[in-house]
Amino acid sequence: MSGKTDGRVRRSNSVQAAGEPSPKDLKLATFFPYRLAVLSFDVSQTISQLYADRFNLTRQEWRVLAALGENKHMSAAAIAEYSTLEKMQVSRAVSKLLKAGLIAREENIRDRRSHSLRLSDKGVAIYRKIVPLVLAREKFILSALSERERKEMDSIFAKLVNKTREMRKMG
Amino acid sequence: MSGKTDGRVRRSNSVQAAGEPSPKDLKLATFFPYRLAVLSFDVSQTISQLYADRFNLTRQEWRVLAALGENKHMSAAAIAEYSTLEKMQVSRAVSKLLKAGLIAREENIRDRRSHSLRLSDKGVAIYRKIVPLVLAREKFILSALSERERKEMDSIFAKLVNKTREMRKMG
DNA sequence: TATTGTTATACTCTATAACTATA
DNA sequence: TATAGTTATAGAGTATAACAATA
Repeated sequence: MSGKTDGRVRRSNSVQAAGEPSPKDLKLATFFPYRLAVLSFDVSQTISQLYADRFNLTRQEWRVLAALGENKHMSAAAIAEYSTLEKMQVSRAVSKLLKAGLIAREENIRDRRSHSLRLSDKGVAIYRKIVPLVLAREKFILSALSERERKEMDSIFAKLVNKTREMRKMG
Repeated sequence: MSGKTDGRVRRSNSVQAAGEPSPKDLKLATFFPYRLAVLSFDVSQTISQLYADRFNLTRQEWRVLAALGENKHMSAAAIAEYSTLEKMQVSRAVSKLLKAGLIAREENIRDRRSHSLRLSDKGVAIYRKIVPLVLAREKFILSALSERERKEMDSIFAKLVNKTREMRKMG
């Protein structure tokens, strides 16, 4: 299928009515937030296939696993912060992972509202199966870039993250 | 895919049990798909505020508006392709936008299964209010980068999009 | 009173597929 | 038979807030 519209002659690339001035162009195809969303969606799909299809995990559950794989012992709040998830998302992911036996929890003696969470042996086993798979895909995708470009991208990402955070603070 | 990412030699600060080898490190904070997802989410939030809060539009509805703002007349299928939405998403967005009076449709004489869609005057008015707002935010975020970095990023994005598409074709 | 984490609710989004009306 | 678009349905994800236990 081609990207054409309904077969009429294309007059201009933006809205115009009765000689009024048109707004500054917005082209979806070059609009940064759109391009970023599409790329991110495609990359996420490619990665989530690996843990969703084979291990029946959601993205949230995978993030919890990944956080605990890295840090061994964490409270729910620590996981939330570390993985950019809301506390309810963590709470639900944790309860499903507990049921599935992929994680375990122990009382936190110092604060009994909170629990220390960790991967179970089964969780560790699954974590170890998934990690090489997702790293291989990451590697494949990044193989599109040279070493120099990769460094450039890291630096660009950091700048964009900061600027976006700045914007969100401003409201 | 090359499954050679085993990393048996590496010992690290992540999961270790009973002297077994740990997998090659996965750090969420430096994992490309994760960083991309977080950045994309933050940027999307910043943009969607503008059309969600003030104009009560969903992301899908906004994309349909944007597509029609650019191309004036399109069929539902053309919008779907142009805006990376599924046909059902377009169908639902279109029916809400029709009800809200932001778009209009005409019969397509050559194929009566399909309709030609366009912005209504009201739709044009809203589109023209939104466009400067989102462009201003895009500009603000991109102001984090120099002209050189912006070009670099365009080129990096294109490469990543292609590579990801290649990967998805492979399954 | 404030905090950690859970639960309730209602809502939106998504994915699959069946369906209709044309072609 | 195939295509454009709609509708049905169920499941997943999200947002807000109320809540219990503990501090």
